[in-house]
Parts: sequence; C-alpha cells; structure tokens
Amino acid sequence: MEKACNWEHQTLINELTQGRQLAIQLKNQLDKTKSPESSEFLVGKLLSSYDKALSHLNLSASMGETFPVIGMLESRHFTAGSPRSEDSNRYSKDQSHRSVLKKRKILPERRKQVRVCSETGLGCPPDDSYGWRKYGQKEILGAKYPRAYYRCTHRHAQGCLAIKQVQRSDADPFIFDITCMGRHTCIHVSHLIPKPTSLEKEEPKQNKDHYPPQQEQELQIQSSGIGLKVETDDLGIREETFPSFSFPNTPVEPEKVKSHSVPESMKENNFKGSYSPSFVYPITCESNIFSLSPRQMNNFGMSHNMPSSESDLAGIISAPTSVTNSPIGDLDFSLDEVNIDPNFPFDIPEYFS
DNA sequence: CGGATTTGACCGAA
DNA sequence: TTCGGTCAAATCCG
Repeated sequence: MEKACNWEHQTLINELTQGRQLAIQLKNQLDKTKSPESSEFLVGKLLSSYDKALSHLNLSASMGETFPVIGMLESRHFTAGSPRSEDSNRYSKDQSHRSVLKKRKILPERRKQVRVCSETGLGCPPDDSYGWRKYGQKEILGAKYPRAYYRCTHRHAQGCLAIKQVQRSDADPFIFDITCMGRHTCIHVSHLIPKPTSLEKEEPKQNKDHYPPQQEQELQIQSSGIGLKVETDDLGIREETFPSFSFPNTPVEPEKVKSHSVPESMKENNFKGSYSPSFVYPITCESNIFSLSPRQMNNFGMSHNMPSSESDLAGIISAPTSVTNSPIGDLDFSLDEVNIDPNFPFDIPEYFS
C-alpha cells in the first residue's frame, strides 16, 4: 500500500508537471498564434492531465470511501440535491399529470467521472452492477457527445427510481461523467455468489440483474497489482474475476480521438474500426494490466484481445501520458449505489451513435 | 416473443 | 424561445 501511495503521489506530480509544461507550450502557441488545431490538441492534453491529477486527488481525498475500478479510474463528486418528492409520480402514464412528470430533477444527485482506457471504452459507457435501461439520449448543447439517460431495469417491477445520466467528457473521451439520481430500491440477489472463473461465457445481463442493492452491501475491490479482489462486508475477500465486457461497438471518429490525445499505440491498434467486443476495461493501461499473469488476463477476458506482441505491449505501456497513468493499484475500492461493479459488464449497447 | 434500445416528439424549466 | 429530460412507437436482438 505504501508503495502504491508513493507511486500515486509520483504520478500526481508527473501529471501536474506535464500539465504545466503543456500549459507553457500552449501559451507559446497562443503567443505565436499558431494553428488552432495544434492549440486544440494541446488543450486536450492539458485537460487530460489535469483530469487525471484531479482524479488522483479525489481518490486520495476519499480514501476510506473507495472506488470500484475495473478498467477505469473513477473520481466522484457528490453534489447536493434536494429530494425529488414527486418522483414516484413522474412516470405516470396519465398525460394529465405531465406537468408533474416533467419536473426537473430534484433527486439527490451524485456525480462521478469514470475513466476507461481501452478503445472499447470509447464505444460504451462504463456500467455498474445494476440493470439499467436506456430510455433516452440527447445531444447536449456545447457538448461533443450526447448524453444518455438510463433508469433502473426494475423500475416497473419493483418501483426502483434510480436513474443515471452518462455523458462522455468533452476534454477526454476516455472519461465518462456519470450522474446518478435516486437510490436503488430494487432487490437483487446473488451478487456475491462467486461466478465461474471461466469468462468465456458472457452473460453480463444476467449478472447485472442479480446484484444486491449497494446500500445494503458494500463491496470493496482491492487491486493488489496482481489481481483484483472484491471484498464484501459479510463474505470477506474473494478473488474477483471479470466477465469479458461485451457490448456493441460504437466507433469514435479517429479525428475526435486524435484531438484528445489518445496514445498512438491505441489509435493504431484499436481505432481502426474493429473493436473487440469482449475487450476489457483494464484498471489502468499501464499500471495494472501488464502486471497480470496470463491466467489473470484470461480471467479478465482479455486474452484474445491483448496486444499480440511485445512491441504492442510496449507501445501501450510507453504510450504518452494520457490514457491513464493512474496507479490505483493498491487502493481499496468500495461500491455504493452508484458505483461501478467489479464485474463491470460493459454491456450497455451502443452508446454514442 | 419479450425485453432492451433507438429516436423523434413532447413538455416544462430557464 | 431554447434546451434538457422523458415518453413511447418502432425497431432490434437473443
């Protein structure tokens, strides 16, 4: 843990240092009124660096309140919100109550940023342990990417009023801003039942629907740098395995990706159109994936999608700055109701199309 | 065939 | 009037 803290500290310094250098470059560019494209690229990198740094800070600041991280770095910002008293009426079919239904959100709101670092992450938003049903998508003014609206699968069956909004960050397409509102009141079962280690089978939907409410069951993921573990309050620590993440591909235009400082290796290897549906969201590209044993990699469902050569690996490992250097290795992560699930079955279908 | 997603339309808040 | 959130019909998918 100590090592991880040092590493994290070092990474933080690196990120901030890099951000500073980029800012200087940008300043010079602006002085010389160079091409806007170049400036945009630098701004993108700058934002990315600061995002990561802030993520680290948020992470550090909330130690004890930990994050589940499967293939992403997550920072969380809780925002105050007043209770949405009329929420239970909002989805009444009675059109005469539409004025009530359309009330703007007043549910307690939680925001977090989730970083994904595989190319597939660009296609889909991160998922958590709950079953979410997408009910809308909207272009947001000033945002490059649309916002997707999800509500709990069990809304009708169990009256669960949890909803969430997912939007890709403008500054860094690897970051999803997730806003969760309401609490899950739905009952899931068997979340903690260890799943078969074979990840050849992908049944994320089924897994998703059987997770217990997180307010009742606190999970902690521990990334030991060797493997990931999930710690539950009542079951202790168990080795967690992750189903391969399966979701439809949603290509991101290379231009956009480029402008957001995606490492060359990822662009070359992954952005040429053939995304691998079962690829995984590694905890971090550099710090965790490559410390996994082959078996563990298999457990992570990435065996057939991992870079096939050492050069590929090196390419990714040495990728500049950005996707993430976040060494969240020895951090403890816990789940609350809006957290990402360790199983993280990125099965939300095509997100941004 | 049932459940999930897509997407245009609708509506209220700002 | 604009924008964001939701509805619901159409469509997709297993």
